[in-house]
Amino acid sequence: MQLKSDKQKQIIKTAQSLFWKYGMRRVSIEEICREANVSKMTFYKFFKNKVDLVKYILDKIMEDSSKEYQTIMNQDIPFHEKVAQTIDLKLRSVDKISPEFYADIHQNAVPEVSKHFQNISNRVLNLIVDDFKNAQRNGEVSKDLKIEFIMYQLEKLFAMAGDQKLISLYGSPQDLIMQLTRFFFYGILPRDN
Amino acid sequence: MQLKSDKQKQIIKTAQSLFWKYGMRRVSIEEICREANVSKMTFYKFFKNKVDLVKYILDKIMEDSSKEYQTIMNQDIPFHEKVAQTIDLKLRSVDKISPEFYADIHQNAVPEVSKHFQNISNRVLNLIVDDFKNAQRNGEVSKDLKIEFIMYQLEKLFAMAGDQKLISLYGSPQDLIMQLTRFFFYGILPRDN
DNA sequence: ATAAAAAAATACAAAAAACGTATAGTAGTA
DNA sequence: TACTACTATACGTTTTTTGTATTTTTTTAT
Repeated sequence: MQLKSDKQKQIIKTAQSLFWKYGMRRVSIEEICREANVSKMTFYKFFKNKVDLVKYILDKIMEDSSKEYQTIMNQDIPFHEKVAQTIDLKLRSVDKISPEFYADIHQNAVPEVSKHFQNISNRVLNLIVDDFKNAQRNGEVSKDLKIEFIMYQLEKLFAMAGDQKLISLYGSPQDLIMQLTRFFFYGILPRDN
Repeated sequence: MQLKSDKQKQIIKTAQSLFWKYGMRRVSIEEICREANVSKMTFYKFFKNKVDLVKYILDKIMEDSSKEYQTIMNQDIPFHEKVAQTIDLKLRSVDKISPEFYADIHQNAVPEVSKHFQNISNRVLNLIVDDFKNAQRNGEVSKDLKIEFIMYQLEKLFAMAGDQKLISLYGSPQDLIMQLTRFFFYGILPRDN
């Protein structure tokens, strides 16, 4: 017996691809089972219901992202480099999620799910806040700025990094991210190095 | 009173965008009405049911495409130019349709719809067949080839024109279409002009 | 201003789909 | 052989969707 049975993995993989495309409302448990070649009983062996499955998937994604985030932060590179990599990570992880599923997660469409998502994303946010506080102590970030202000600006930056209009202005998303982080750290004034 | 009421147009537009994204199975009439800001009663004033609406939409698309096709064919340009433009038209019209909806239309998911679609697309096919027969008479296409063989090859060509692998080989879909029609008309041998 | 037409809102019975569980059975395995 | 993981089927329950009837509101034309 392995820790995660093959069947469970199949369910998760299939459900994820269906949720991503159509959102959770439009995907039934029976459909997931059919696509994953798994009987309904097996599904209920692993998950209480659809919400339970969604939570599990979100947890998994968050956990994976957290680990990647830690890896980025533990590198011996300048702080602004780390931030750039973090943005890139965030963009890739949210990639191709349908507007439908986004609404399910963030808005009140399925209260239990959006609440759960807020919980876990708050935990990740705290990690980030801590890192920025540290950076302030180390003099890598201006001590004048309130941490809440920085987080607010970071949120905006994430949004802009995904803006198609801006992306098309630069050759690649990566180029845009570099510009954005540069702007985030140094403003519009020319740098002295 | 106008020929097509605004409400009807709203329904069609909303339904089309929802069907394109999620397929017809996943979209309910009530949802269409909600999104289109139309009451359910108004929906049933215009359409018998969901299948009726889908048929209507497909008809409209086919009619529009037919007209565009006729416009292409009535131009005073070489026959191979017309074919290139036709392929481009076909690609653009099928653009962004979800795999789900594609299955609904072409496979037996909703028999009434797929049958209906075959009917109308056969009518369009006959237009094309006639044009090719004409082209054979005018000496624009080799008289040695059976018309069924040509249609078969044309079908294949349509498929290849949408193949991502091939598209990425050329800069743009248009470049690929030019190459394909060139191959379709002249084979791999160098042209004499 | 008012009558007629169009659309919305509400309510509802009937049908369909999805849910969750019970039970019996199969295939592989220690 | 007993055990485990899974499948298949069936079934009652709940939820969603459908299609219609009825009443109220809004729009439009006169």
